[in-house]
Amino acid sequence: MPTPPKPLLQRQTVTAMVAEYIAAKIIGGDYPGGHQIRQEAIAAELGVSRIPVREALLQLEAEGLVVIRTHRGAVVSDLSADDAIDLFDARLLLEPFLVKKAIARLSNQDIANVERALRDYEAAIARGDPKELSRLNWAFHTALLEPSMRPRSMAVLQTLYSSADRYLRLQIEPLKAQTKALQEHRDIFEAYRLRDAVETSRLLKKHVADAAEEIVSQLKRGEAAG
Amino acid sequence: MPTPPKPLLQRQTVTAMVAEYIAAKIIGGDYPGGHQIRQEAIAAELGVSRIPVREALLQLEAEGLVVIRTHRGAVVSDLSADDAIDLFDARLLLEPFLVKKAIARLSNQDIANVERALRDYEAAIARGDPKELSRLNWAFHTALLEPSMRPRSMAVLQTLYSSADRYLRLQIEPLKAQTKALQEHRDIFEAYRLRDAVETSRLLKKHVADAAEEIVSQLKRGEAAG
DNA sequence: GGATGAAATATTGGATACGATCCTGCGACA
DNA sequence: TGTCGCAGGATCGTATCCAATATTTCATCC
Repeated sequence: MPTPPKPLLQRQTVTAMVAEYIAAKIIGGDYPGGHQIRQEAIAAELGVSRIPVREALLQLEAEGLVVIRTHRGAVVSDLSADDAIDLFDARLLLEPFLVKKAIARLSNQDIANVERALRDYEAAIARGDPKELSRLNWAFHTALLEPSMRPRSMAVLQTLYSSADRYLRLQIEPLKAQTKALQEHRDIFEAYRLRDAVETSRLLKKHVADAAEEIVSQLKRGEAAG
Repeated sequence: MPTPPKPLLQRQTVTAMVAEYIAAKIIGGDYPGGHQIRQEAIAAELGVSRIPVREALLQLEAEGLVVIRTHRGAVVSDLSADDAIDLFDARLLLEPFLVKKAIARLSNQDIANVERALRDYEAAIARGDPKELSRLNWAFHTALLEPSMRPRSMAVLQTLYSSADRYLRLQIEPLKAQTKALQEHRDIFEAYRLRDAVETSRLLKKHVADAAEEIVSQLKRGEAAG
């Protein structure tokens, strides 16, 4: 029985792989804000041509991770405190709204999904891998909002989140902040499970606002130190 | 005195020109929802290669105008009534919020800009070109929100708007709706000029909500008709 | 006659090659 | 000494060409 010549992973396009690769570097902090991304360097590093690299960069620009200027290439976008306020204010409007819509049409399956996301997050704290923790944190938020059936708004939130994600990592690292976030996640889930839209919305808003305040003050300290 | 060899327009890249070209076709209704966009056809039409066409399509996907599926090309994205509700709910959260922020830091120059946008819109009604009208309508909204200094949120709004824009055109065409929109714009501007944040926000919200209702009901009729 | 499957065709994805633009460093001139 | 202009190299933007995938066509079988 001849196996298929290539593994299933090959199903995705090179562009997508490159985009993932660069995004991971940025989110992981390997490419800090302001870092110049050379198309040829990435291409050589991955053994591909520059075309998929360019197209990956275009996608990342749409997600707000890089900024492209004509004939000057792509630089990793840097977040000012004002940018962070901008991004989080938008999240603070959208997330509470969507969670109410989600609760309005919540199935038991949805609740189970959120519970699983919560447990995954819990387990990751024990292991302590910050990148994984960041990913699972967002997975929890996504699970909360998914039942709202608002793909466009979810896409917007995705970009808002990924623009601030790598800065959130700084906040999420200290163990104290982690356990605080976990407790908040538990509280949110409890209200969510009971389908209490108002309370869930309130808790979620506070949860996001706390994170925002933490990041903004951190960025302001950084800018003052400059 | 030797003039520069090429006109100033050449300053932008081919990709940008192609993106503009396709976007205009979509917004203008020449490419209806669901229409397959062949890279080679566009390339031949404009006398360029397929590479800038592909990159233009990637940008348009980020703006929500087309959907790209691997090895199947790009199709003009079609809006369901649910999508429209999704998009407009997000706008209804963001625009009133941003206009309040804008008023909080309003300069006389900003007010003059809005007034000019309002007059341009007024003048376009007289001429009656629907594409131009659509563009100037959004220019007015943008001018209102610009002083908020929230570039990230503005970028989000831009994509939300351009996804629904061409359906708005249907609503904006009847003369009655046009004059209604104009009167609303005038009312909004009056409150804005007086720096009345609450009233401006209220009027703007209603203005957007009215447009949303019109479009959604129109889409629903279309879906029922199949 | 309709469904199934394989070859032919069309279309997209990616690699290589070339021209255009921008940045850097050196020298000329005020 | 400081500023300007001008090579030279580095990097990006686009065209051409090849490979991979999807769609269509057409013969075959039930």
